[in-house]
Amino acid sequence: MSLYPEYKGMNLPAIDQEMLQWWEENRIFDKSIEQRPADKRWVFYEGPPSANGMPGIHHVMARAIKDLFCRYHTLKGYRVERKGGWDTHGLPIELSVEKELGITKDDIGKSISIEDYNIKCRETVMRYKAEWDDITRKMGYWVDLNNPYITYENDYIESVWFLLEKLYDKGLLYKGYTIQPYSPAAGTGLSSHELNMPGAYKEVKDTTVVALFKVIQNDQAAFLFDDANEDVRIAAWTTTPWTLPSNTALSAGPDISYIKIKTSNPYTHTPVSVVLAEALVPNWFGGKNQSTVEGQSAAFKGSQLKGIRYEPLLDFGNEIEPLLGGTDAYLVLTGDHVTTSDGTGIVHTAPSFGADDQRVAKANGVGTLTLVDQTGKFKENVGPYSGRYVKDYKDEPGYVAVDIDIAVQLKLEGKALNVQKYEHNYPHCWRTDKPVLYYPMDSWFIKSTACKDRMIELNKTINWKPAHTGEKRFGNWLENLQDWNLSRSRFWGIPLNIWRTADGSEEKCIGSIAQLAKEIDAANLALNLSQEVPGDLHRPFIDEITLVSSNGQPMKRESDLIDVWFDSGAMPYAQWHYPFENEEKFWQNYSADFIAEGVDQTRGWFFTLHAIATMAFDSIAFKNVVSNGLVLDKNGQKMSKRLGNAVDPFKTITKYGADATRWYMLSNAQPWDNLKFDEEGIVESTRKLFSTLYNTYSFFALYANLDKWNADDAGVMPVDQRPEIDRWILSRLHSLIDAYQADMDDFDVTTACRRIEVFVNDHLSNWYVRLNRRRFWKGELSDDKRAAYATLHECLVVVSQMISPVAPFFSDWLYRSLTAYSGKHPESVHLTDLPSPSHDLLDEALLRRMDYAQHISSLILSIRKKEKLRVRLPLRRILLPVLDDRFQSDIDQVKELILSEVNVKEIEYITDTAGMVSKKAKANFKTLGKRLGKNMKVAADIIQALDQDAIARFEKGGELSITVEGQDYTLEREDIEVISEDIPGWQVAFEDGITVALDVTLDDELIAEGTARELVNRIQNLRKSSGLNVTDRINVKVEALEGIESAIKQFGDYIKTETLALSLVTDSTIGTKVEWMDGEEIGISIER
RNA sequence: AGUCUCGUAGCUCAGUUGGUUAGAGCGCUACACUGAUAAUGUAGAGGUCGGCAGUUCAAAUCUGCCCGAGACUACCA
Repeated sequence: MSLYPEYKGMNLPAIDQEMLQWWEENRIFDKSIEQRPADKRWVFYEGPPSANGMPGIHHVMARAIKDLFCRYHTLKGYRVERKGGWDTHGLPIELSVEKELGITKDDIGKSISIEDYNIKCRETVMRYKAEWDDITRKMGYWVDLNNPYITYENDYIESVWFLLEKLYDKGLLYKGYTIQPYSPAAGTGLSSHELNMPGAYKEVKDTTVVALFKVIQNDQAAFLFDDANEDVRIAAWTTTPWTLPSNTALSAGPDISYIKIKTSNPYTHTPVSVVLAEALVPNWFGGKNQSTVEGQSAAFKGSQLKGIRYEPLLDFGNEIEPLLGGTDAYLVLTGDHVTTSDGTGIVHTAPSFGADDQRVAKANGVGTLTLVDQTGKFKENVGPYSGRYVKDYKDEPGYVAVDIDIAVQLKLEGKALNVQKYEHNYPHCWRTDKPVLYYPMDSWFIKSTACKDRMIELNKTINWKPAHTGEKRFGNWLENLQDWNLSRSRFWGIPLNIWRTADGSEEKCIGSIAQLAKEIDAANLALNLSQEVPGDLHRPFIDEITLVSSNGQPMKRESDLIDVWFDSGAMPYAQWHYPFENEEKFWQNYSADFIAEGVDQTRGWFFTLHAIATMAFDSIAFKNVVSNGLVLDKNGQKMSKRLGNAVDPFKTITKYGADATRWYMLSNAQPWDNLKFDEEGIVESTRKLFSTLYNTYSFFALYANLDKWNADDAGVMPVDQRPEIDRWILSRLHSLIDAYQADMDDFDVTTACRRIEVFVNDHLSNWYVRLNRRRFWKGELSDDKRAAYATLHECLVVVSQMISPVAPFFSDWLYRSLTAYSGKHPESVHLTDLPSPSHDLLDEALLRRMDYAQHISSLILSIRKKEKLRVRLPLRRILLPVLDDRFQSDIDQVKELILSEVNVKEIEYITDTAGMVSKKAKANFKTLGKRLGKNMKVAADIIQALDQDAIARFEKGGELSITVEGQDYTLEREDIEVISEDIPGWQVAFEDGITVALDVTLDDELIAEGTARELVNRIQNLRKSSGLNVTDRINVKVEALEGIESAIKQFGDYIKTETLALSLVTDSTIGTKVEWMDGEEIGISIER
């Protein structure tokens, strides 16, 4: 039986299958947690996905990141539990249900009961759970899906209520109203999500008006008036004339320069003075059909306009509605939102219909007018406009635009400077296609602004990858924090746990089911009811609960649901049903050491976690966070079902295997950069890493099995006695472990992956294995051979450990192939401990020596190439100018490797290079630049021009004086780089300060040896193609072409040893014709 | 519109505190090597480092403006 299984070919998808089954049968995931100490935890939070959509390739990316850092920390000995979770509430689910049932929000509670509707939502939300479970398994994402948290469960909701009550008790919950996008046609508010749906913004042509607001003459406004009878008006532009009746203020930019223009009204032709921004005068005067400037005042700042009062533009005698108690109106305010990019530099302000408007109004004690109702038509007290729709919301036949009628009225009354059509982008309701109206809506808010400073402070203690997402994107977001609008007037979500009396005089926030039960009992008693705590805390059941106030009034629940983002931000607590259960478990798992999601979650989950942790616990919810970019298609386009460029993760994994897919995604680009997903890249990863490792393993297994070499055998010589090259690759390996851990500890997986690729390809495969092949297949199991086996075995095992976080399947397959025979190793790579780098093995000098060897070999090969001297043809000597003593002793230790690699007999050192080697001097800009400054350029030229003698003197003395622009400088050794450029009469190559020369003269012996090597190659090829075994002995006959006899005479024994030939004779009559040199053919026959 | 990220070879990406021949892999071409063979080596072709200006003796690197791609926020008279 073989110690190391041998395989016919690499099949990554098959390895996935095999390992998956084996993991499951042997509970490897469970063991990877149980076997780690319970008091050494590394805490991970799963950001819950929603199972109401199919998983995409970007989910594979995001989850690979989560998975790999968890696996890595397991390797480092931590206990990493991964509780899964499902996000189950939210608008997307409701919308998909509405669509499926063919209903709108209006129908809910009418044609379908809320109860039935929510049942449907509950079903829908887990629609693709099977697919999600499948991709989780197939991509190798280890997460506990047997005990997930589910946001719709009563326990979860109860914990959320607890948190909300906690905030309520701190005075952080309040009811207010804000301006929100609202669709009168659909009768519902719109979320920003809905506004961002494709096609929501449309180009529309609206009637715009520059309205003229008549200034009231008083002390403050005196500077605007030249005489008591002057008609001074402030010009303000609007694209929504229907909001003009609701105007209560004007806004100017405090630093904008304004001016008063004397002109006459273009419609009534009466003289008027118009105030507007100086920069915008040309937009409104002097053009075709425009008034002309008849005179103008000096310019003045917007701040001077502040407080100036004007007459209502369209007065229908309505009372000003208070905003935060403020009822002032009809005056000029200043605000930073005012620009001169269009309009007049003065903004018509209707606080009920614009978010900016409302903000400045509130800040200045100004009230509002809400003259439009929720159906989108004017209320009954708006004169001739009463009852008319402000936009054509009902597809009325013969609908007449109110905007036009208002414009006409203003024109007639001399209150308009300009009326025209204007094309601009305006949001529309995605469902009704009608323009959105910004409308004041009642909402519950979390006063997050109150905790803003603390959030900023705590954010500085969080390690963000990449840093700029935390400092800039998230940091700026916190700086500009607004209160968190918690309300959603929907049906499927966590109900707001606040009950109020009808007059709002008393309210209660319920923080637990027990408290609810107590309150219900009290209410039952006081109001003679027989209510019970509902079995399901969702609507509609919770809506039916009436509580009672201290003075016996009934209290109804505020009808809103809470923002689903609060659900997910509550997961650190709610996943354990804290504080009602699992108190200890919770504290063991708070805060998270690590979370990871897409960068789009910055304002989403990352924020809600942080906000709740700050506000409720004055702490952070996570210590390290990796935010990854998007996965785009290979052309950099966003993937979408519509464009048909979405990559199917199932197909991809089935075709290439999970590991190659994961490896590609993480090694190709930093996770936080967008990834242009190209299948070709997976193929490349397969070739570069997995095939190379597979080949290296196969090579090892082939010979180790023949020799029955067992890695558990303790008789292998200690590392410090092994050959130079063994110590070298182990030194490389251990410096790799060191660097790898530093990268991974810093959450930089891409750099770690690339390091491993370099090691596996360049160092292990292309250098170590290639140079050592003979040691593996030559002769019996010697000590040297055992050293080679042990060295390669260690490299492969440790590599399997290091790649295991990213490539969990292949790594375990490789690890088990290498270790499973003995039973003395952990059964899976995922149960091993990552070795610490052994500092005894780190040897800088050794690495440097081998770098020289590789470098010099490459230079020799390039000379051979240039001279058309094939490598099988041996050459006499290499000439090496010695830079210093260390260089010579370095080369001496790797001499044999170089000589055998390039097939040359000897290296000669030239120590006294003067006269032999021509040199060149180059300035060291780095050291000289600082000292010489402006003279640097001239000095560089002087140094460049130094002749051989000058360079020799400098090398001897170590100093050089030069004069530039009358300034003397003494240059030290470090200031000048001396390069050996040429050895006259020799074939030379140089690079990076190393120069080598090659003696290319040939003699009979060299030619004969070269011929012998060619012969060995042909015989071996023939052996192989004849299907002979590596160990078969043969008899060889060759055709006696020119040079063959001589080669056999001088090197016959060598040829026989190499080819395992018992006999070797010339015979020109028989044999297979094979290609020989220079287009000739040669007959060779071999027999067993 | 604002904030942030990105822009280097045909493609995917490196590029240290600014320092003088801007690199690697893939792909392409040619020639080699190979009892690891769907691998490997050497060489060649391929760059206005998105553009413009500035700071500096010196800019892919620092600053400003602009262009392009993307994300988020906002949508405003």
